[in-house]
Amino acid sequence: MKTPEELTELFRANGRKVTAQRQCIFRVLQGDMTHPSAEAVHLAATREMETISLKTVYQTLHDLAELGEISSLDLGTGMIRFDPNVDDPHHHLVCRHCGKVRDLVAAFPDLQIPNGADLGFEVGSAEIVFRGLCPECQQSTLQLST
Amino acid sequence: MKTPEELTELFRANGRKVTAQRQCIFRVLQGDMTHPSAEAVHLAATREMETISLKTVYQTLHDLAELGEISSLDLGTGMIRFDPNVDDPHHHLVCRHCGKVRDLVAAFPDLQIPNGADLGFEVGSAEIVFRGLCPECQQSTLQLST
DNA sequence: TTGTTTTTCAACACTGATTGTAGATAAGCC
DNA sequence: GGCTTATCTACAATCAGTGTTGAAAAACAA
Ligand SMILES: [Mn+2]
Ligand SMILES: [Mn+2]
Ligand SMILES: [Zn+2]
Ligand SMILES: [Zn+2]
Repeated sequence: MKTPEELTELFRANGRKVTAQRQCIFRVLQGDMTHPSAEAVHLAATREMETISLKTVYQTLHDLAELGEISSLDLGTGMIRFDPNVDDPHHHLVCRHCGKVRDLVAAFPDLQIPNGADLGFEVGSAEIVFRGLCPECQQSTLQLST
Repeated sequence: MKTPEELTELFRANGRKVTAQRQCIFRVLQGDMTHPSAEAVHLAATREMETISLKTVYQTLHDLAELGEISSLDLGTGMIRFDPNVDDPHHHLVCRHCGKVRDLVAAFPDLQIPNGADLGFEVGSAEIVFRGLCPECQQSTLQLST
């Protein structure tokens, strides 16, 4: 994702207006590595702007995704997660207990599909989702089993 | 997934009763490679038993998943998909246009996470999701661009 | 076959994330 | 300044899935 300043210009260049709400969302997303849901973005935004509406957050997130500045991920946690990291190809670690999502920056080469195994699909992308327990949730499940 | 006959025994052995509805669902799932949603299972089941309820289908699918006879997958298509193929480790091709899901039976070895990159996660599984266009949807998008 | 237990059914209300609508107000920007 | 767009509030709707109820049916053990 570009910086808030660059996004300001990008929005103007695309005929979108730059509002205080949108800039607030730009700032909130800036450097957020937690893959927040729309609700989480809204919560963080309200700390800067108490009156910002969830609707506006959804709209702006969709705008940003449309411009390719963030990506939206459905990782099976029940909510769409938004990822400002679009410049750095990576995969994801997902906690099956609390839904935490973390980047896994590692190249996994040769995800080549063997000839004929693609069943005629025109494959555009391959995502790897690693599921497990985050450090915090290892604690809580440890307590359960003792 | 076991055969309907074996599932019948398995259900009895687990103190569950074997009803006509459940056996109907066993038969419907048998050999289904389409990764059907609960709705799709229900639709197929009604062709054998017009009165079977969607509720019963959900219940039985959950029973089967609990017994490890099918797996439930959230692949971002908006509905949980059920997979009777639990004996054969594999990954999935997902059509981003129509939501079709197909097995990709190919071993992708060395999905080893580089040391330290796992951020302390206790990783239990790695799924690869290949997204693209199925043969049918390649046609329709071809027409759009001409 | 009888009696106990489970399952099913219909019908409905409810959840939770997300989208849609409306009109009024506010703000961006040329 | 004036045109355009965005935001707000508030509410309804969607959609997959879950929960509830009570009555009827079926399973199955004895
Ligand atoms: Mn990421
Ligand atoms: Mn499969
Ligand atoms: Zn966790
Ligand atoms: Zn398709």
